[in-house]
Amino acid sequence: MGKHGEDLGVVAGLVRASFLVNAVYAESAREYGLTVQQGQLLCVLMSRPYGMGDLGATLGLEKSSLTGLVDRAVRRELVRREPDPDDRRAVQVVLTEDGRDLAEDFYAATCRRVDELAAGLAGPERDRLAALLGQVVRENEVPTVFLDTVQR
Amino acid sequence: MGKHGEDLGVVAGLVRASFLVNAVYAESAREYGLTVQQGQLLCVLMSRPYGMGDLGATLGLEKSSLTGLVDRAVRRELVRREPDPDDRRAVQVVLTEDGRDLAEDFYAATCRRVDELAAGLAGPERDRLAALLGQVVRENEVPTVFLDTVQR
DNA sequence: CACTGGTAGTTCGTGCTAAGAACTATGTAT
DNA sequence: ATACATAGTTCTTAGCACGAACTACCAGTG
Repeated sequence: MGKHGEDLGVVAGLVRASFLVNAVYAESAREYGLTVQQGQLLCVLMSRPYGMGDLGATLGLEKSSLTGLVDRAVRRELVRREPDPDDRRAVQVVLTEDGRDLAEDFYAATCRRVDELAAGLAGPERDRLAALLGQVVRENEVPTVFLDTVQR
Repeated sequence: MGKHGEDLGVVAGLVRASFLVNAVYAESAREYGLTVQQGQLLCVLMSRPYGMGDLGATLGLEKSSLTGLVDRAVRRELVRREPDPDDRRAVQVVLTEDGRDLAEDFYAATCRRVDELAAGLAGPERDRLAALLGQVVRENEVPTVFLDTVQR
């Protein structure tokens, strides 16, 4: 690890940038009457339905934590629990219409805000940063908590 | 903002990298029997004592949220509330000996883990990433939630 | 078929986090 | 002395996160 002697900058940079992104995420969520966790849930579900197990793995949550999160999202009619046709124990968590709309608005707003964080970078620098972060992310297998593009 | 057309990568990169850092931070905290917020509190206090107001501003918390956080840290003897000599309403939150030790261990462990996230980058790439993140951070005035180096 | 062990989710209890509103006590300006 | 602002706390409400115990279902084995 520290063999290079100059790694301090990367670490602090990553931590602080992450703090920045968290703040932006929270602000976005608040704007749409969501908690950060609910926002994250919606973003994950934008790509496809998930079973509770996969959802927990993706979000990094224990299953017992997830039940409540999904419960509250169901109560707000953002999400539905559908029976899994192949396994009567299992459940598919799916966005409702309202949930999808809200997810897309939230997603867009968050993208805009995060984008603004990098507003000071010139085009090529942005690309360079994207490439470097991409590499870090790739090498550490992050679950798809946030789509790359709104692909539909 | 999106004028460049290729900004998608930066946004997703930042969000996912931040997810990664959060996970690492949480793991570190857990290792030391802390919550993420308590860890953050300790890290902030490593540099100097803070009044409740400044602390709230730095951590992005409402003062009412902070009271409880500090209370719990006090109960664990990680932190003390000292009277502010110049203002009898105010309080200085200071690390105890135990708190400083724990903060330093936690800080070191977190640095190590975050560093490992960037393990796949060659020296010059790390430097480049650090520089770019540094610029982003600088242009968005992040409070000092995480020291750059253990300066003592 | 009955049995065994594993898997999917929920429930429950505990502690932590976060916010707003109302409040106390102190400081500051006029 | 009055009036207003500031620093923190308290209280209430809602949500988050976990582990342990539990239910229901699945899969394989004898």
